Amino acid sequence: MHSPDSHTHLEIPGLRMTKQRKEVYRVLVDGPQDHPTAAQILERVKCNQPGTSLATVYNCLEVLVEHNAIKQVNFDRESSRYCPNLREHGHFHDTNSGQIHDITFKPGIQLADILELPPGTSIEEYEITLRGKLKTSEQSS
Amino acid sequence: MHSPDSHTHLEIPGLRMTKQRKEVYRVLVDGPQDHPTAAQILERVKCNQPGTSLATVYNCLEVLVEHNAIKQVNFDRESSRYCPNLREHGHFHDTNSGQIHDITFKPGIQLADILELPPGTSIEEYEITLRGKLKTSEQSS
DNA sequence: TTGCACATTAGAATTATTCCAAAAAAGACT
DNA sequence: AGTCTTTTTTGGAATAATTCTAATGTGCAA
Repeated sequence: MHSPDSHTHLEIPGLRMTKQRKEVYRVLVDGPQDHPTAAQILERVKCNQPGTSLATVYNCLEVLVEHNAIKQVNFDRESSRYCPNLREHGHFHDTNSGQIHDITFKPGIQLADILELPPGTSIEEYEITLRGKLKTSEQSS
Repeated sequence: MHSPDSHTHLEIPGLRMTKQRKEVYRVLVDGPQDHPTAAQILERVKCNQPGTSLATVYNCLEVLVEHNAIKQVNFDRESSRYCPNLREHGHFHDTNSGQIHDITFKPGIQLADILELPPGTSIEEYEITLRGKLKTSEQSS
């Protein structure tokens, strides 16, 4: 028995786990949580599955997203990034370091509570992305 | 005398208003508020300024965004859209009608109040986009 | 084992956008 | 107006990310 949101056994209900799919998923789940792009994922996948193609990485990412196993994250028109964090969250892009941080709502906050939504709205998905700078201790000039 | 946030005279401080820039801006400000793409803007601009090129529309949009006269809006990896609404707001994409609606925060809500931000974060910009369906009265099956 | 549906692949195609170099326009100053 | 300089515009080429295509591979099931 494991926690309900863990897929660390690398199985996804209803999806045939080929070696490529498994490896793409593995790279996201237990590789660095740095929101890699398809091209970066390909590099990582190649360590264990050399010969994998970029097209396959895109294919795998597509089915994984469709099966709600991972999320696709977009910053402006940059290359899409992918993340295995399935909890509701947004992203903060620190333009100092280039790093992307997951951002959660404060406890008890619901998106619908804070937005002026037209009556009869049903939200299927949302994306919250922030851009700014994280002030580090060594901020001098 | 007019309201402080109106630029309906089609002047933007610090920006030379060529006929193309003026027309691109005008199309956004007093054309339909449907968040058009660059290609759609070009079509509209051509009514008054035929011969305008897509490259110019992109150029104009770029300087307008830089001068904070309009905002660029991205939905996933779709073509960028542009909107003249400078108030803080997000966007709701109704997948029934294809329409995009501006969404504001409920009064008094600040983004920083509701998100668990790392200490020392300064937000420079953010984007909130929702996707879902707006239930209309003629929803049957 | 053979058949079949699904996956993967390399490379071509597509799409949105940016780049480029040349022509045109806008000021500024006589 | 006439000339000079700088900024804009333009069409087309270039780029980047992603998707498509057609051929090949793989693995389960009968």
